[in-house]
Amino acid sequence: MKKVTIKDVAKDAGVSVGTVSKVINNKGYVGKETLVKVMASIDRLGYSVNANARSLKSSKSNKVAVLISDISNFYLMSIAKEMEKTIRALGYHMILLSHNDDEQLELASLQIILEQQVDALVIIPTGGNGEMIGLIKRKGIPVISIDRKVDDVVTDLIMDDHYYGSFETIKYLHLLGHRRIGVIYGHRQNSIGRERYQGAIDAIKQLNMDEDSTLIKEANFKEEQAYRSTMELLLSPKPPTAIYSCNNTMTKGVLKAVREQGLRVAKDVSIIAFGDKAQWELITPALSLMAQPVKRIGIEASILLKNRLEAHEEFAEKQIIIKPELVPGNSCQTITIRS
Amino acid sequence: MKKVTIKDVAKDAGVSVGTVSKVINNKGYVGKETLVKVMASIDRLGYSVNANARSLKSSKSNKVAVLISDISNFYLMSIAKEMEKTIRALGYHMILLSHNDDEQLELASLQIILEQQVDALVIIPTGGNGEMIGLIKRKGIPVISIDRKVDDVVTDLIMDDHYYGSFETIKYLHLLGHRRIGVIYGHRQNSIGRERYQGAIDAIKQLNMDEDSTLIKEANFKEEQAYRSTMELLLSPKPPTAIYSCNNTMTKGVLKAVREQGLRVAKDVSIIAFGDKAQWELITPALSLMAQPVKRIGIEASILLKNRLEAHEEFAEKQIIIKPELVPGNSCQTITIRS
DNA sequence: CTGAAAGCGCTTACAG
DNA sequence: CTGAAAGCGCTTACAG
Repeated sequence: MKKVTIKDVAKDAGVSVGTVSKVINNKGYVGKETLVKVMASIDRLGYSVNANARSLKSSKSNKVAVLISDISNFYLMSIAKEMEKTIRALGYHMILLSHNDDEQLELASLQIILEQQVDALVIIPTGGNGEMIGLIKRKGIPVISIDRKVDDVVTDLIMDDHYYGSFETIKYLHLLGHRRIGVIYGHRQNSIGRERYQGAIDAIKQLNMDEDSTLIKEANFKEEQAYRSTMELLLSPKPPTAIYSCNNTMTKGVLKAVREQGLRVAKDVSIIAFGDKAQWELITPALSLMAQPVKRIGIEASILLKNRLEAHEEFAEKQIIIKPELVPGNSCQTITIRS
Repeated sequence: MKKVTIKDVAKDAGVSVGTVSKVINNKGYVGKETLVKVMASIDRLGYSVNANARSLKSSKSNKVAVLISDISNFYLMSIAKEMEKTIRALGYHMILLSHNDDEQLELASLQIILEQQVDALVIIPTGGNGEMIGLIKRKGIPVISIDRKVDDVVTDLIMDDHYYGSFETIKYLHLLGHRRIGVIYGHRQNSIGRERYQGAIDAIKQLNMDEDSTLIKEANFKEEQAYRSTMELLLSPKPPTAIYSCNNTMTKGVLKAVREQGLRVAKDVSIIAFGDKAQWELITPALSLMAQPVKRIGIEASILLKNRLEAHEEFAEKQIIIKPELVPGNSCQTITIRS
């Protein structure tokens, strides 16, 4: 089937190209009769507008790029789903890319995004590539960052209060009587990792608990590493009475290790995690969570995106920090303190 | 920051536009010195090619559209992740859209896809919109369908053998001694729904089991409806000894209902599901599954996509049907048959 | 090895 | 209400 262009439609309908343009864009004056004729030709020929040509001319692409770390991450995709709804409702569509927390991949993706002339970028950044992201901003493309800060550049930002969440989680375990707490954290290379780590550490110090450094394990946000770290904790001579996992992916590894050791969650070891409620809904016993406000984040990001896309003038970057909420399940036990 | 085009680079480097084009595309003869000059200008000005203009000229967009039913569905996103890897490796990038199993939405998405001049379409179709999908094919865009057939049009197709999977699942329950089996199926509006339904029904008939129509419940592939249907089954005067759930989303509803009734999976009622292993990994007791071959599907789809994208001539549509495998967990109990 | 020129498919003032 | 024409930013033969 030969490619059919606006010219073909014009010829078929016996009008000019400009007139066809007016009908497909539904703007400018077009006579009723002409309209009908053109519509008929469009149908008959199976014409659809070439978005590339249109974008080139109008320098508006109607595309929003969403760049996230992992496409198969349930939490991130819940947010992406919210975004897609908004993006569509605003008359745009979504380009989805992922970077797997690899800065090189992120850079390559950002390059593509630049080339695609997108109208906005929503990103779960690695934290790096500040220069490139700065360039994108200077080109007039709004950048909305979710969950993490980009180093060395200010962007719109929506995230939960990682430090607060971690701090409160430890406080909660302390309240239940725990004094030896294992912490499985990601790393300290980006804001989310640093803040969740620091919140936990500060709470442990402030509450005068065992500052046993062997209880604090880095697991790079990976399930496999969290599994190994948890194993180490469980098999150590003086294991913790509770384990705090700083992220969803790592929590899988933690739970696997506990099960594999034949331990009962809560009874033998308390487990609490920073995470997404929906994702852990069917786990038994119900997981105690510092619950990420997925819905709120999605909504706030959508509002911000809408404002950016529709704003006639620029406005200062917004930083929206949302406090997560502790949702107790049945995975943490009260410990009687021997004095 | 003013938009910088190839012209600006040309002027800055003191060469022609054509020469700049050669260096950014890395083709044709360019003198060493010129090359260096141009590169420097590109860097200095922060130039990046306008993909819209490029596509317009070359009528190749380097875009692959992936249209799925639900962005936050873990199973689908696992496949999408595989696809993204391939797409990137082939030098393309991915546009992701979703249709929520709504034919109107699917049609709108297909329209966008057509306008975007994508080089290929990977789709989890609703089953409808055969006409539009036919049009897309006639425009020379390869269409690769996953998991479901498109009605009234032949496309490349990769799916598991839904009928076989359902049939074998019932056979397995029969083998364990179950004679009253509840079936929660999606609907019969598309191929996946019909085939999974029919496989179960045929097995029940063939094995001479209770053909009690009140045991067979339609739940529209929705968690909420599966929950209600399961409740009905559990509360009926003569409840089934086992329930077969035809899909991941519905399985959530089934499990919730069982728990809410205070019943123990396996001991009180056996549960088996058509589904994705990774998704149910942490559920206790381990769910018995007719396991979807996610990996295989992803790989086969990737290979097919690669062939379509790189083929110099057309070839006949491929239909790849993969047999799912029964993976017993601990969610089904052996029943002693009273005779 | 380099440049000038045509043209991809559209939109947008502008003239009528 | 309609059409002719310029031009968006590129690539691609072609000539030199």
